[in-house]
Amino acid sequence: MPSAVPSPGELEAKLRQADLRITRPRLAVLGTVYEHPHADTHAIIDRVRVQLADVSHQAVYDVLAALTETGLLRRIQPSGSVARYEARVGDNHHHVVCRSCGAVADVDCAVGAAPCLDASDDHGYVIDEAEVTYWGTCPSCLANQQHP
Amino acid sequence: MPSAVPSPGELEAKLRQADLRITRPRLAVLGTVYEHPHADTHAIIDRVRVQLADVSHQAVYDVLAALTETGLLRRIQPSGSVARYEARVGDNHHHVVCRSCGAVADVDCAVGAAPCLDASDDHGYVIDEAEVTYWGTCPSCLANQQHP
DNA sequence: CTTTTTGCAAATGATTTGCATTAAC
DNA sequence: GTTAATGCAAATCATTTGCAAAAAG
Repeated sequence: MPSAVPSPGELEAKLRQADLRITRPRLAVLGTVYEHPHADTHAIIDRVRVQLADVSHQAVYDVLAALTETGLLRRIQPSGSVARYEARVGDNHHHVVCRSCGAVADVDCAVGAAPCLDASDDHGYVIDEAEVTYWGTCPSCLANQQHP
Repeated sequence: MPSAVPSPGELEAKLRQADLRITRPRLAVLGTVYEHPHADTHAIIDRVRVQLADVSHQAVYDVLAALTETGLLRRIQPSGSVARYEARVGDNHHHVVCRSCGAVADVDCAVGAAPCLDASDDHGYVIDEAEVTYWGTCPSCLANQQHP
């Protein structure tokens, strides 16, 4: 099952664990990303403003940067897309992206460590993460293509 | 070995095969990307202008779009980076990106088809490509970090 | 009170759009 | 000659920067 949306108290606890001050914009942004995984900045701003009408978009940008930096959020940016955020952190998972509409869904790793995700030639780089993006067409776009 | 830089005649042939008219800007852009794999748009514009002083940046954007659309170039965009282009197309390979300086290098697939690159749950998406981005630190940034 | 966070305004920078001109076929 | 490509100018849009006001601890 997808990670349940944390209660306000749990959101506070997460901020505290990350050594971040508790503010309404941060609680709203963090909660929003839990509720809407893979939302982009624009969507996050819109949704946050439903709860907190007068947050500036710069505040949301700042909050997203702070939450990402402390590991409370993860930022993804599929090629050609704007930045998107998700609250599922701390496990290794990947994404499938619709070429047509940009929809994103989570993809678990096949089995714990994935041997073929060791780079065949690391060119001397010290690699700390293998990120897999699966490209394709989502069910709803497939349906639309069949009824043009 | 890396793909050799094609001769002017070979570049023309590639454009012809893609049903694209032969123009100086296109030859210059295509040649430049062969010479400098993973260059970003800004770098490509600068280098093209060494050969062709008066190409507009919009022309380069148009050319890159046309070459990418016809499969002569591949566009990649690691998270947080601007668009980059490479002329190595038609085989499945991946990239390792330096978190520190953004340097990009090619990584071959471990062995032809990579079984663990089948998504564990495709969510109904029809997947046509698995793109792997390895994140790490490149040798030169590692050296700099040791002498701060 | 002290430091961090937010709000506001303006800047930056990549990319796109629309249209007239020019070059390829 | 027709069509496609380029050049030019201006617009768009995500994101960043700098500084003053407000809020958290």
